[in-house]
Amino acid sequence: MSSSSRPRLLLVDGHSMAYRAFYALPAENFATTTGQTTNAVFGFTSMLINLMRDEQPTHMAVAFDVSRKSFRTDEYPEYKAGRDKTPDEFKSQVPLIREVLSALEITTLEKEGFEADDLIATLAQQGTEAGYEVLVISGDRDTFQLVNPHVTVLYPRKGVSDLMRMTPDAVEARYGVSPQRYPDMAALVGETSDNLPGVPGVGDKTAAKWITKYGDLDGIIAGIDGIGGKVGQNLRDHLEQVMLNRRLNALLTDVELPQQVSGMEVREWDRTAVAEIFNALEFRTLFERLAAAFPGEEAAEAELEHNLQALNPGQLGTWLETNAASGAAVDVEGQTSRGTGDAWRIGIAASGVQVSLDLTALDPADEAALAQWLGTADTPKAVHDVKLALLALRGRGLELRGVTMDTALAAYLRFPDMRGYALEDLSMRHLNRALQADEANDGQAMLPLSEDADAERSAVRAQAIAELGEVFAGLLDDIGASELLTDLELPLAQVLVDMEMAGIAADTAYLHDLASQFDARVSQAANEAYDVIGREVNLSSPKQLQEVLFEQLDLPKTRKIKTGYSTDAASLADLHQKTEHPFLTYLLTHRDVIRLRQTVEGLLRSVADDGRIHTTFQQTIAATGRLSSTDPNLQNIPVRTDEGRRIREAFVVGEGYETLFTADYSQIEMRIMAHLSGDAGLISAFHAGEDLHSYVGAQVFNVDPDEVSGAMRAKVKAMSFGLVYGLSAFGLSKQLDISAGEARGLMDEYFARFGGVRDYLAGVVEEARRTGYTETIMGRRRYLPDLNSDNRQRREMAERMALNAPIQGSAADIIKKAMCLVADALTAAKMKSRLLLQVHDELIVEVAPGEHEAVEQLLRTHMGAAAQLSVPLEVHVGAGRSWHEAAH
DNA sequence: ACAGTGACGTA
DNA sequence: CGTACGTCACTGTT
Repeated sequence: MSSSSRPRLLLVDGHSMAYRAFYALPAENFATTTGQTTNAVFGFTSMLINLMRDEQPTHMAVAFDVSRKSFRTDEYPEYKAGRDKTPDEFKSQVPLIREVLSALEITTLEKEGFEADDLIATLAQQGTEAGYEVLVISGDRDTFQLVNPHVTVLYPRKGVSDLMRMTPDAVEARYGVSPQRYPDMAALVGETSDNLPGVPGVGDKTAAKWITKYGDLDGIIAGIDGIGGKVGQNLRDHLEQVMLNRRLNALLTDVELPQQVSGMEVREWDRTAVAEIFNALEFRTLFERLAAAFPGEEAAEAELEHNLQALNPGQLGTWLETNAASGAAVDVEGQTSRGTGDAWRIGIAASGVQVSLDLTALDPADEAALAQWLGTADTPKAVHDVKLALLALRGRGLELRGVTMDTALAAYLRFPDMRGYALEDLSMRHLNRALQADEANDGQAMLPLSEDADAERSAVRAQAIAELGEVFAGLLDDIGASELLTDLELPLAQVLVDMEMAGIAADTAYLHDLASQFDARVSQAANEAYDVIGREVNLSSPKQLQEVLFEQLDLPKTRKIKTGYSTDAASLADLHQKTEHPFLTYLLTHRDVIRLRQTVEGLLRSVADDGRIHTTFQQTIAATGRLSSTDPNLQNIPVRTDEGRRIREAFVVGEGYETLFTADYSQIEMRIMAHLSGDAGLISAFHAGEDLHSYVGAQVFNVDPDEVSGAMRAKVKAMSFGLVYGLSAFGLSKQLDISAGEARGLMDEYFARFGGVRDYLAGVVEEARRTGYTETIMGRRRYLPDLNSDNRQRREMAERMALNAPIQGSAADIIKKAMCLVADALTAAKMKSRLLLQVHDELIVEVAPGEHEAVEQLLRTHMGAAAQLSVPLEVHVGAGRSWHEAAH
């Protein structure tokens, strides 16, 4: 057969196949964690991959219907009428299918007034004329008329994977007529799904018999009077319908299309784009299947290409000069913990070659060369997780300067909602390369790890960082986030390292004292609770508590949760108010005090040998751009109750320092709201410099500011806070314990006075729905695909995220910028005072003797200058020997 | 030993 | 049925 050498054109009827997939796969098994149904996308994509693998097309295109309206409905309005309404769950998947096709660089076609099959028929004809082997995939039998020696239709028998191969012989065998005559037969028999009635009593057999006898439909009509019997009469009665059917089922082969078949060649697909959408759709297996379906593409398991060079002692300086003078990627192998670290191996990739060095056994000359090279700020370097690299290398006495790319931070900026940013995962996803050879195929992996294997591994990692650095530089550039990396996150990493290393001094004696006080009160509360119920239970076990409360004591049921009824503080307080049961009093006290004890004990466990607590700041966790703090979390130290605040007295100024400062932004989120919304009322509130909630209360309740009662202030305060979180009338009513109607009224009144805020909030969601993301004042994006979810709960969740992300994220941008400015200013002024902690809108600074005034001035200046908003950024600074005192 | 859940601390 | 986190204890499973 010569056909194997002909180019192969694959034409897919997009809607019909997607619709088949939708009904073939159970929707409940195909939904993202965010609620988007993906069964049709998965089925369609899977089918596409199978087709590409099995048919090896050289060219392909997918045709879509624009709407149900076409020249056919113009001629016959009942055409395809009576079909069920397309389910929304299907509709929402069509754009996703188009995104997949776009990432795969597959041509898509559509034209107003024509059905997908007309476009396919046109291209099939053009393809045949140009010498292509044509494959049509459609669930519409009308396409059988296209079948000829060079056009085959794949028709789904069941689902989307079981395809019947309709060649001329297959059509003939199945229907008893040639493909050319198939539409004549269909016209006689009718097509229920198109709402085209046929001749009563005429099925495939009769139609085929007539066509064989008379040649074609025209022949039948010419000889119509010779057809006897009941069916003959039926034919004469329904001739007009038959002729209409024939006009409607004829596919057009002369639709004018902007695309040429020759331009539909199967292209190298965009791995990043495909990975991105598959990731968003949570398709785990399709990527590998896709990679395997394309000949010439290495499988995903392929290891990264690398060329590890062995150096003799003393050769490093020359190697660096030769290969890495203008930059390199660096993989630091080491570990960090609580403000300390160590590094034991380093891999350097430059100019396509790599070296790997054991830092524990370095030749002195090489060590000097390495230190020199690493410390040169003018030599650009890419790393993965710069904060870890800085801290680990510092443990070896090495300074790292000139970092211009961090593939973890870059990935975070581009995909802020990801769970983690491990180099292995990024390499698979964006380079389609594994960092380690598949161990199952590698007997070497069974041997003890050798020096060679260590070196190999770090070389591969360094090469991956080099290549990913290039990829992410482009990805960040695409979204205008390069500056965010270069000017904000990268400099911040160094600031965070310094803060983690510094830690904050802890008064351990005081903490021990607190722990024993809380401990005594825990026991007391527990015993009192046991006395009431006459037995000992585990008061920390929600399960046991439910048994006591709702079975033993038979108290009224609370809010329903997965595992029964809630025993949270709000529910218990509610119960307590209703029943005044003494058990609840002791239980609530126990809850409070056990929590305080736990917090104190946790802090005690984390005091380092230097008497200080060194938290770790996570820079790639919070999707809004905030930092987070772990091990221990110093961003959730109690402050709201007197009891809790006592814990803050344990955070004290360290030796050699004079005092602690806290410097916090006042009302930063509402100021950002004022700035972003441009609401004149809110802006003037901040320029007026009076108490925000009183000002807003005066506006909303139409009274003088000094007439705003405590209750009024509380209401608008809750409303203002709620706005930042995307609140609902229901949420507000619950928060304030008022009726939904009253809450609604409050919101209406609020928005009547601050219409700019209302318009801004509505606009944010609308724009995010359209663009797919929100943006902060510094251009930090958050993608919210769920804004278009069919699932109401998921969609509304995404809407609230869209409302909150620009505000919380902009606040994060601002304080991060402030931290960089403050740290720089302290260094520039050669001051000893240092940043210790960040708690979202607050910085804690340890102030060296004699620097009090200068540091306060510096904090106010630089925190205030971190962003230029249409309202001033007000900073409150407090001083004291403890964090507690400084907050006063 | 691990994952999921409930509860609760912060901005 | 208001956002963003981290930690702890309990519970049921590996």
